[in-house]
Amino acid sequence: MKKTCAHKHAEKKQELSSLTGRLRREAHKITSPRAAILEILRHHAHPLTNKEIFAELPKGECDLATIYRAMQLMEELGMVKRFDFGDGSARFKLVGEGDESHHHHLICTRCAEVVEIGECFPEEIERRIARANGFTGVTHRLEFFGLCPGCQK
Amino acid sequence: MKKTCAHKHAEKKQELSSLTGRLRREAHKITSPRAAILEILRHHAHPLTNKEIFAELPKGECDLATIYRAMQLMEELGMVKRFDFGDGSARFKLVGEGDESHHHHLICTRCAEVVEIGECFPEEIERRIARANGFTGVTHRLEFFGLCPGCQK
DNA sequence: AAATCAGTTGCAAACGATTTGCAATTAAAT
DNA sequence: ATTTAATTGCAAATCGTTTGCAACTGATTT
Ligand SMILES: [Mn+2]
Ligand SMILES: [Mn+2]
Ligand SMILES: [Zn+2]
Ligand SMILES: [Zn+2]
Repeated sequence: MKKTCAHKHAEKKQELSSLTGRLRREAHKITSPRAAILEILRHHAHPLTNKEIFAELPKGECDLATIYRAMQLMEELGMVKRFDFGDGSARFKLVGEGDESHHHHLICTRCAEVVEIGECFPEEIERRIARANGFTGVTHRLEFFGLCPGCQK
Repeated sequence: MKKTCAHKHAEKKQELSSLTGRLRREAHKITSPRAAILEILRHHAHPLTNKEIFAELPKGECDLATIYRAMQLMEELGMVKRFDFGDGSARFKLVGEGDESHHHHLICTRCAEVVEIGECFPEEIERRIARANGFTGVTHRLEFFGLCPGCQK
């Protein structure tokens, strides 16, 4: 595992108030565990596993199950995006209010370093595939895997 | 779930002898469970879960754990390809001897119908991403999701 | 501020996919 | 037929994730 974050992100941390506001708006409570989780997510640029979030939390601050429930809720509210890197555990990242930013990742198969990939293949390809097969609402999941510079030995 | 197979594949079932040969070649035994598993894979065009394979097997023919072990072994030998559709269980499909056939799938999020997608985005994109980040041996995972014609109601 | 009530939490048990330890079994070579 | 390493069935163990439930707490109403 790398110590440094090779992730270059626009450093626009969302206002905590904007986040809590979204919860409140939907008749949900701003509890201590949720506030703590949001604080952690706000400070991390790339997707975290629930276990990672748990590890960053002060010891007795919040139960693991609560984190699972929080991420589930916030995913439904569109506050976080779920990632599946195929390693068995889901990862989550905060999503800005209007911030759609469709993007993908390049993941090192040895150290799990994650690099943000802004680029995507031409939309035309997806449209053609959808039409050719009569599917609607077609989306895609795309991740790249390889050996990062540090792991090539 | 659909009854009919919407999958159009080249119907070139591999010779059983070619498959068993590959096992033997690596100092592995052709056991009754393995033969039965291969028979099933040979007759299915798209990826099956271990549980699905198990279900098609005559009752006491083979243990589930044995199927897991067989798929693991055959994946290492390059005889099957593993798919991750993101629904929690791995799927496997036979791979021909020389048959590399890189391709993707379009999966219905309601009925799980799977359509083979031969096309892929321009290799140039992947090369550029690899180079730009200093990664080597870069591959990708790409699946499409949407509503199939039958599920659009 | 005290009462109220729906939404939350901690904890432990439940889950589903996958893996593993181990003694009994079996394919393949001698 | 004998020998031996590979393989299997079965049960228990893992691991990420979910859930039931009684105790708790944030937000709202008196
Ligand atoms: Mn990222
Ligand atoms: Mn297929
Ligand atoms: Zn994309
Ligand atoms: Zn591709």
